[in-house]
Amino acid sequence: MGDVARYAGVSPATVARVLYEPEKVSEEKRLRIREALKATGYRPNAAARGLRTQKSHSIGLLMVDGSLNPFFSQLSQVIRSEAMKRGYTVLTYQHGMNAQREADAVTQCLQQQADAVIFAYAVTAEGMQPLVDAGVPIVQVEQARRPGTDMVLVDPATGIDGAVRHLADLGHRRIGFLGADPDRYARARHHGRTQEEDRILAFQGAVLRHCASPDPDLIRLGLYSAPDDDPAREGRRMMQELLDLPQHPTAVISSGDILAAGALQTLHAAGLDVPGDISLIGFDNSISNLLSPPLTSIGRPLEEMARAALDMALAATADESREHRCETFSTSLVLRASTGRCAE
Amino acid sequence: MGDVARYAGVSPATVARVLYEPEKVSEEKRLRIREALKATGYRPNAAARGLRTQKSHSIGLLMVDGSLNPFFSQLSQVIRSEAMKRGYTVLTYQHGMNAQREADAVTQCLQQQADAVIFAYAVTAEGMQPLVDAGVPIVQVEQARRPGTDMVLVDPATGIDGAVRHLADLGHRRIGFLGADPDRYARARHHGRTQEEDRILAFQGAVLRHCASPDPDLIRLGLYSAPDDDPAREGRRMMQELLDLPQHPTAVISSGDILAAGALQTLHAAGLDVPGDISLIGFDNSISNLLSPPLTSIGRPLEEMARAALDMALAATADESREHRCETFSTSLVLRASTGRCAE
DNA sequence: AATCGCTATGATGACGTCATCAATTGCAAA
DNA sequence: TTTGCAATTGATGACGTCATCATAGCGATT
Repeated sequence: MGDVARYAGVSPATVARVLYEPEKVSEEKRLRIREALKATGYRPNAAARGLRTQKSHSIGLLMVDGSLNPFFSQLSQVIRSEAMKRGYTVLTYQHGMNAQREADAVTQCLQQQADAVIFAYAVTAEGMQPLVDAGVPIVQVEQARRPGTDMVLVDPATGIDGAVRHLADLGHRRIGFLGADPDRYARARHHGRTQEEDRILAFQGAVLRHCASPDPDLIRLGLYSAPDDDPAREGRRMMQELLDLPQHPTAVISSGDILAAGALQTLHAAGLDVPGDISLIGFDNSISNLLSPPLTSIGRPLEEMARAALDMALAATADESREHRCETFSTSLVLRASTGRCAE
Repeated sequence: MGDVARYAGVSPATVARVLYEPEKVSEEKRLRIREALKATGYRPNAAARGLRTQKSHSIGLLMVDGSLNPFFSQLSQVIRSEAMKRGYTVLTYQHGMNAQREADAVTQCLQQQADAVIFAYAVTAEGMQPLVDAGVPIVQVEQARRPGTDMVLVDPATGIDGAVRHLADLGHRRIGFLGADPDRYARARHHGRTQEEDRILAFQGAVLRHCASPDPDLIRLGLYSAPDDDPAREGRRMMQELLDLPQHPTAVISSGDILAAGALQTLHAAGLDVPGDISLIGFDNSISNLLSPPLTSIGRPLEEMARAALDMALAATADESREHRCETFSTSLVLRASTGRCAE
């Protein structure tokens, strides 16, 4: 900036004014300085600016891990593009549900002076404490683990209800559910129910409403994705359990596309046709259109969620005393080719 | 840091010494200062440090887009974890092959004072120019678009040769290839051949060696993934073209798992069994184990590539005058369940 | 005892930016 | 002419860190 000022024959302060309050500078100098900016190829130094203004123009994004669920990879992409449009840089960290890695990431966010931090799944509520202490605004996505922060939540019930009704309309009465075990996720919950519980309850409620035959045997729980290099394993296992029942279900809703991918493998291996012999519905609408047949899936509004999270983060950055908001998005069924008339 | 110094009753300079050259401080003060560091919960301010040292301890990562290929999502994840281990922060940007977005990202990297920038596909060679001008080291991954930088390359030939030999061993003679059209990618190439050409040539060479029946009709080119919300479309289209031939191939190698996913959809829709009726091999080993049947695929060494890229970036950061390195990794066949004996 | 050299520590300033305050100018009102 | 006020510009310092130089202290050497 010193260079620019010298080039234009003014003081650095005037250059800064052209950048931030150009109307306060006489037209003559404004033009001269703008020319100087171009000529010298000036680029503001974010570190220096951050030091002076106490705003880094960057926000932290802590997420689980794309291997758990492609949904998170996609979400982080949207958040980054959206942030770029607004001139913000995103510091992305993934912790893979490891508390130590989460703590490290939080420390880095603090050191980098992130203006706000978005959690797309936190490992523990305590992990956020250093941010709270430092007064860094937090946005929780898909999670209400810690009160007193902004939140972007999702209501799985609308989509699940739509899915069950869709299947009921097709004549299905025995509908299976592959879900994540609430006991193996989000143990440290603080506030209300977890997504995992919500989904199971929503399923049970919807079955009761549309089919009237709740059967605990048809609900199988496990992990969203296996922890090793075979993510679809859990889906295969649970689907196999359903097939091994005396009367296996004629349709299955799975709580994630990765689970559904595993289920599909089991079904094909058993020589069953989808949707001819059995219907299958996924969740997240993330890899649904890569599978065969393309999966009918319950979708979350990715872009809107990302935008909402970013809006909240930036709003909180701008206005300290603003009260916390909580926005809830609904899910909806995306029809593709994996559901059909009940064969029985 | 001022707080810490006051707390310990020393000067800020001595505190800094404890952090960076503790052996130069008397044991008494060293302990006292360490205690003060903990008591005050000191966290270095990265912006201030960067301003003083001209090192931001962050590196830029510019990549295409995860939707083009999950491989890049995975690569970026590994790069980030690896960077975190070394105390570096990664600024991730995706440009989706849009030159303007790439330019914006480069500008942001410069403003954020990134110590180095890793390109996992650049849009144009010119896009890197501002970085070169500013003396920021560049690492190109999977691409040799611009000379005079570090590079992490991949040799597709080893894996493709292995794939063709594997198919030949199973009795296949008519092998199809679904690839990316060199004319639609990397038009601005500067240096040698593109990955796309390399793969096609490797395939032709391998067929010649192991099957001795090169047939241009069996090679279909297009996009890695369709540009809209149906990424598998291109794979479906190309596979359909192969099926429509008077004599369709008995095995197909596709230049990406997304292409293979599309191919699988077409094959299932046509009532063909994989691998019973036709064998299929993917590339990247990215979503292969989510498909049904799990795909035999040609894998790139993700972790090693990520580590190499990061090593180069950090080495270049540390040593200005270091000469550029270029490391080439080989690909290899990962056997799963989508290949079998030729039916004919 | 005077000198040297070493170690331990403190004081200072600069990195690039921007907010604040001070100074200058011009012009209108008194 | 004097006074007052607004518009414009410049000078200054501080953000937090760390590199550099200066100083003090102390034992060893001559």
